[in-house]
Amino acid sequence: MNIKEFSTRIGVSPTTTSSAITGNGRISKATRQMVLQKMRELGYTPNLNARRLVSGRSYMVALSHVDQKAASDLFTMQVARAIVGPLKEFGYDLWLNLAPDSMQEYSLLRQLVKSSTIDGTIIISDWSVPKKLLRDVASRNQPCVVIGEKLIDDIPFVGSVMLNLKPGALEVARLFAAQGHKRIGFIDSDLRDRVFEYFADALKKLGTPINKKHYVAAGRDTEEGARALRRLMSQPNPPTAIFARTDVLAIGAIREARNMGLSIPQNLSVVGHDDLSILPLAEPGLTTVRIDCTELAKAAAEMLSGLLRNPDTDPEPKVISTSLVMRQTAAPTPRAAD
Amino acid sequence: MNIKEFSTRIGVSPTTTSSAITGNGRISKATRQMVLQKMRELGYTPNLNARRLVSGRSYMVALSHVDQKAASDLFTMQVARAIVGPLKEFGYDLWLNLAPDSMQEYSLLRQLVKSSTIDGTIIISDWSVPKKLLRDVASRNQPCVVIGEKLIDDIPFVGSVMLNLKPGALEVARLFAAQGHKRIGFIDSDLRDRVFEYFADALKKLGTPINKKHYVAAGRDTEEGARALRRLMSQPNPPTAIFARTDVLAIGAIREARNMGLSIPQNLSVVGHDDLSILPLAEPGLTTVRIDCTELAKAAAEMLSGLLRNPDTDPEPKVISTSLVMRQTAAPTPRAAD
DNA sequence: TTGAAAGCGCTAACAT
DNA sequence: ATGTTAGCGCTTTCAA
Repeated sequence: MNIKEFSTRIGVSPTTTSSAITGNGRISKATRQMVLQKMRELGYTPNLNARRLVSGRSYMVALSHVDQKAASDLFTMQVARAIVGPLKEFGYDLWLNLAPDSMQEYSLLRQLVKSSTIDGTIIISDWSVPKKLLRDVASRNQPCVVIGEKLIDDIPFVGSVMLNLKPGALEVARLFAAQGHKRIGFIDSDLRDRVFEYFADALKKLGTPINKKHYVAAGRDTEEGARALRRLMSQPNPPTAIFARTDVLAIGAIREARNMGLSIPQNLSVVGHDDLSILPLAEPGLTTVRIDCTELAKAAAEMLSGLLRNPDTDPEPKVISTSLVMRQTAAPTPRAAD
Repeated sequence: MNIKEFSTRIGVSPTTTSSAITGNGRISKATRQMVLQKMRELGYTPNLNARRLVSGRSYMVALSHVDQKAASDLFTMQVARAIVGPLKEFGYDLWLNLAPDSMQEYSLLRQLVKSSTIDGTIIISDWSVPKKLLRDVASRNQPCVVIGEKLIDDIPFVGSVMLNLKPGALEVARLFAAQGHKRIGFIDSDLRDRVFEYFADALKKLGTPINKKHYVAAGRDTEEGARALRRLMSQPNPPTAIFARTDVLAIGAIREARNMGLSIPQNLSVVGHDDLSILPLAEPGLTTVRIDCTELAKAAAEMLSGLLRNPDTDPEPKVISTSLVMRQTAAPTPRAAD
């Protein structure tokens, strides 16, 4: 059944039915209720594709993660779940852009270009913002907001939800200082962000600067975390506390430390970063730095819907700060304890 | 730019452009190549919503998981990733149905009813098949395939990818028997499937029937796994090997066992079920039963696309069997070993 | 092998 | 407050 048939059957014009559905106000409350009621009775549902065609909007936005590694899936899923609600409130559905193996970020582009499939995009950037892509997007007037560490302010009309990783890093530094740690290690990931910078700065100001040898660059998986830990602990004066750039690295490090007979946190404190939702599964007590996905999702949804409503205003960037979550893998140094 | 403008600009009719894009054969190879080339040059992309409207198809299928718990997200994501490729080969995009908090499986129904948004559905059922929903779906001629333990053969036109959980359970039983275990425990989840049944039957035939007291019903999270383990191990003659219905339960059980001072697998063997992709993170060496997501995804995609092409044939159900993955948490009993 | 024309189901300007 | 009409951009008969 289409709108015409339905309308004649209930004795109104298609326009009336249409306005009853979209709720555009030109209709009386009574008629509207009547139409909605009849819709349920007769089981009429409007054809969205027709609406999409005529209105030039799809009422869908894509969520795309530049970094398609499975490790990031968890974060993406977390964001997706958080964002789908707020988005719905603005009348939009979420389309999760899963790239089929080969085609990476460009799949997104195609989706965008294919236009009319989505009205806008939320990009979870892996700290190495894909400027090319963004320029392309912006040039096509595709409303777009980027979630990432970098504040985007050089590309017009692109919204920016910035993750400020500084407060969390600071808190970890303060925590370690307060716990009396003097030799502090850092296991970095290949995400190109400034967590280490923030952390090192803070430690210096606190009077316990980090030793070059206590910085280890690693990658993404637990194996690399483990390897980094071995590197750190095999030194003459090994750290008593370690901050790992990702929870996954921290998990690997902790596992390896335990293999070496160390107790966490009695012999060694370890703090992670990101507060992944699977954390309770892998390492329930991991002290870590949280990124507040709910807040982040709300901000992104709001910003995008603003852009959707009015594509010609540069949206105000929004900053989401990290914060320390105290659990059980960090404790005072043995010496400081007694 | 629309098809009309594009076509006049390159000097053909809209019809020709259209057939070049859809590849419907009525066009000469040369013309087709020319049109495709020009499309790239001029940057013309067809409006999908128009195509959707006129063709009555959306070229999208939904993936919906009845059980919206976060624990299942991992499995869903695994399936989604596996399925998006095969689907694309049949010309379909995947739309992951994430319900915004409140609205459960019915959100799916709405999406279906809203029709023309999706052409079909893949439902990951939580072993308690939602028959109502399926009947509704089937009655609206929405092609649909269900992934789950139950073989669906009583609802016409609904495809069924059945997970045969028997082979895996059998293998575990045989493994424990071969390793000389006599007292064998089972930690069940609240998924209503027959893994325990298969397992118990096999053990009985192998001459080491399971003791009633060695069956513990649990839920979903690590905490419940831990609690179950305490229950099992606090008995006079505790099991020397345990099969847990989910990896998550197994992880909880192992953690608790270690807390109690037991070594895995020296003092106690533990086998999980599902082979979740985060396993390497939580418990890298867990011996477990694998569900082959790739095969499953391929089967589901193929079946659905068949149904899409020809909605009036009852598709042949497909069975995917589980199998044991040997890793490091199962070993011969101490007694059997010496 | 190609073109012209009709119409998919809806919304929005323009009437009343 | 409601109805009439003209398209949205494409695919698909039908005709050449």
